[in-house]
Amino acid sequence: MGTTQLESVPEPKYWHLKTVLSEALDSEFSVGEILPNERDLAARFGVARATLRQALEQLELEGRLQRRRGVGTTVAPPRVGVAVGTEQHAWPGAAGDAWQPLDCTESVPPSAVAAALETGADESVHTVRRSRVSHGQPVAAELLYVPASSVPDLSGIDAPSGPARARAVLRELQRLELEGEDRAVELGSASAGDAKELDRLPGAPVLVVTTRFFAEGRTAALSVATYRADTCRLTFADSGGVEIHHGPERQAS
Amino acid sequence: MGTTQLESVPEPKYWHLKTVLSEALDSEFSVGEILPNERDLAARFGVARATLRQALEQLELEGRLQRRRGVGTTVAPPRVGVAVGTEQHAWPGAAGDAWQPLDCTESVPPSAVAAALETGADESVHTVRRSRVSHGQPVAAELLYVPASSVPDLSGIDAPSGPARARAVLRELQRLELEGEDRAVELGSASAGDAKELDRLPGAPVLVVTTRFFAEGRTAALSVATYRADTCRLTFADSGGVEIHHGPERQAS
DNA sequence: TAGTGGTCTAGACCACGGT
DNA sequence: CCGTGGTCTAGACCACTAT
Repeated sequence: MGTTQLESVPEPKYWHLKTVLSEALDSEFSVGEILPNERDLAARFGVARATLRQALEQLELEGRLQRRRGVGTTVAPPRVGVAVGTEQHAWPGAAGDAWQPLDCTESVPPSAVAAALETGADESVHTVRRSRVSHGQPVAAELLYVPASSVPDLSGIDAPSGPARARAVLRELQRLELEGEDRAVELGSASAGDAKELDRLPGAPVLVVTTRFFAEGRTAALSVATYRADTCRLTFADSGGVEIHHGPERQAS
Repeated sequence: MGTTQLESVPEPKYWHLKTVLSEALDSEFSVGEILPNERDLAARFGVARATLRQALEQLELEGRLQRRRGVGTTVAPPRVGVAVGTEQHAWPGAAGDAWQPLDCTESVPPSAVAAALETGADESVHTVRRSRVSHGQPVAAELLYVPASSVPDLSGIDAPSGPARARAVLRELQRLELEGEDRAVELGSASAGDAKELDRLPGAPVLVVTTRFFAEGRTAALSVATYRADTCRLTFADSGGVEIHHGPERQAS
């Protein structure tokens, strides 16, 4: 027997609304165009503003919309492809990497970081802050933790902090022989600091990429990079050498 | 520089609430324990239920909580590490892969799929549905698109659909020589079908892993896998179960 | 049936960005 | 200053699960 469920279940309003809006975005709007404001849209669809917002939030999560307080809601461009996995393993800061060092401090890291680094709970660690920009927009913020023991020859460097010291730490790191990497991706929400750097509100969805770098039989560095989940598509092109011609997709360097 | 930012900016209530709850989860609750219901919690903190829910939603997004209608809110276990990238490339369905074939149909795919496959807009494609289970819980649902031209010798197979045909398609795929893969990860929201299979509500956040398989100089198959973003941490290395941090925030100082 | 989280409403005020 | 999206309230009803 067919067991044809008649589905007397009413679809939530915001879900239906999201579908309608999504189709409207495809057919009646172009990238960058601004939508009517939330109060007008809610009135037009005959729902409360909160319900309308629930639909907009979903569409923003899917990268279809971009909302900015004091400005309005605009149609978002397709997500930017951001290369995360490299063909051959390389240290952060190696030639051609997409990150710009911002700052560097030295301190005892949070316990979670110490655990991942497999260092002692009170071992000093350099923390390098870096930023990644693509198509003129900030797409990711990174904290790179380097145990002091990984870069022992840092005494000759004058700068106690700042970009100069960050570059020095990265340069010293290159001296080690990289034995392997270990990468994980998970969903998170932007901290206050990340949010500021990524030009989003705190709590905005981010893709957290955690990379451990191995050298001399231990974890020599730990990178925690947070990418804007609304605008980024992380690519891991570890293809066997064949470069495929891409369609209309956008790829970052 | 002291940079003592006085920041007279009032922190949103739900944000502060989230912090308080997060600390309480660390110190006063254990995994699997059920929290008081939303109405009681809201009353206890002196906020409206909607505000309390905003905090709970964030914590659920970060994998700290699990909420189930009709049941309650429980403390979630740490995210499961799910291996996605393998060192050596392999076809889906190869020995030891974590997926279980469920079904297979043949039809003309959605235009977006046809574009990614670089096939004609009306070329027939096998669609294999597969499911992935980890620690007894469904963690991912996959749609694997295989152009009919990639598996030409499927005439001898009787089963027109079902798991048997799915396995047959995968088996035929193995005959091709895999030349490379191309993988991307982005944030999405669960469709109605995915939600059912993942035991979540529609719209739940998912990590969408899109993989293109290359053979004979073209795209021989396309996999679109949606992972539960609340319970999964995608790992891209040989070690799938390594314990990394599960901390909510990072300290820059 | 009782209790849970999910949806929805109709307001209000606030923070921010441009004019 | 005005208009925007962001936060918050105090309700109401619905859908689901367990007992």
